Amino acid sequence: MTAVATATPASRREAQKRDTILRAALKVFAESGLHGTPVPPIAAEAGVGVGTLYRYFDSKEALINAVFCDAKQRLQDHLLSDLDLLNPSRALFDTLWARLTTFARQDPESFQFLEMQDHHSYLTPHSRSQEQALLIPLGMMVIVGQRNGLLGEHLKPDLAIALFWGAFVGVFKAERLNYLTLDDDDLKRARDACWFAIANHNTPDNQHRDAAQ
Amino acid sequence: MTAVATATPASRREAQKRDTILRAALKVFAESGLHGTPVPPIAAEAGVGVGTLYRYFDSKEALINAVFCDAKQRLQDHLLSDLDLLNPSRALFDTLWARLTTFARQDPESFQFLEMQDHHSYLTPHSRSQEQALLIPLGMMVIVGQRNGLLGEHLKPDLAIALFWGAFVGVFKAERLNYLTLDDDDLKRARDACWFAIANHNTPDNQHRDAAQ
DNA sequence: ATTTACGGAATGAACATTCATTTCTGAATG
DNA sequence: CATTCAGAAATGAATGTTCATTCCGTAAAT
Repeated sequence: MTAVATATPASRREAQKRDTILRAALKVFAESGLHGTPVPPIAAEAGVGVGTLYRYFDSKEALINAVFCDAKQRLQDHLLSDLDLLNPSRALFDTLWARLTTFARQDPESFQFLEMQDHHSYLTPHSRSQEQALLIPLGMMVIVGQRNGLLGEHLKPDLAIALFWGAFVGVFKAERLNYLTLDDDDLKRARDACWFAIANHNTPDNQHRDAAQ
Repeated sequence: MTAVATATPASRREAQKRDTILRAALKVFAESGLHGTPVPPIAAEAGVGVGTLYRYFDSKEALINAVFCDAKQRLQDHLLSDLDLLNPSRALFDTLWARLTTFARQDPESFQFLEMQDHHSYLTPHSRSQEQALLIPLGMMVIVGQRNGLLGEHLKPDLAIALFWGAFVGVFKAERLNYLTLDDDDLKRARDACWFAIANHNTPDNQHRDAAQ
């Protein structure tokens, strides 16, 4: 027993515990909000004492920022890794949608946490800048897509992203609040509807839409 | 001065003060969140003592519920009054969009408040049921529109609404957070994009048949 | 044996709510 | 009309509670 414990180096064990706390905090925050949840329940969820939690994070605010950056990073990695955003296509759009979907399904707490409004008052400038790391590549993708004639040029890129992102969030929020249930077909249809919203409709020759479904 | 005060009957003055508090609470909540704001700042914003506030509302929770119901009601009235949702058309869609826009512009605090996530833990069942009063008529509109051939039948009504609502909220949220600025043209383009998302694309002839009301 | 990590009771600040007191109101009265 | 005055309304300091954070005795690690 002790052998196992001693086998893993101290730094590794520390990092692990830090992660446990981060996960627990994410879970509890997603459930009960930010201002709403006291620190002790977070410690309890993580299986550590309150004092221990404060060994790993300076304050509740620091913890919130860490959870935010962690979740944002996970979303970013999950969404963008190994993807060439500068070659937009319908297939790339579908891939992005599919990745968003798996993220929302596999890690609903992170997804919900990132959509909460009330962390903005807590976030440090550094945490806020994380936001851009996701938005800028997407923006570039839209710009290239519009140059290509793949996407409609009527919407400014930021607006297209806001529209698409909002629609996606709206659909999953509705599911979370039990306003509807989503099967795989619904998700595909929603995806296609979003595509219709931002795609180019003017020049049909550009659009060999493989409506394979 | 005193003449004016005495001119209004007591009941009227009470209702007015209740309203003042409600407005102040909405403003402060929209700014600083729900758990985040103490009661005294709300009273200060309303220009009354804390004790007075508690004469009009049993508790902070009751106040939150009242603000929610009030804002929801205002949205509902603004959106649906004098509208025949059972005769869907592109024009009706545009009207709804325009009304949503004026609401978000004229009463941004209400709009923001209603989109906050964290009131759900506070809401009484009665407050929650208010939600339905808006969703059900919209759902019926979509159903009729799909029967007409005006709207695509691929999306289940609840999903179409969630998609549209989410997109709208996403656009205005992005504006509020300074991710973009919206002029009138942008709003029209966003409206048209949303229409594309939910409209019927398959059988153009159907669109004329019943739409020619 | 010494250092480092842990836990949870203890601490003080911030909060929602109350209540004893003051202020206002308007019908009754002279 | 001006004055009175009982009841209603308003107030904000006082209260008890909840919370974030600290601190110290104990346990684990080195």
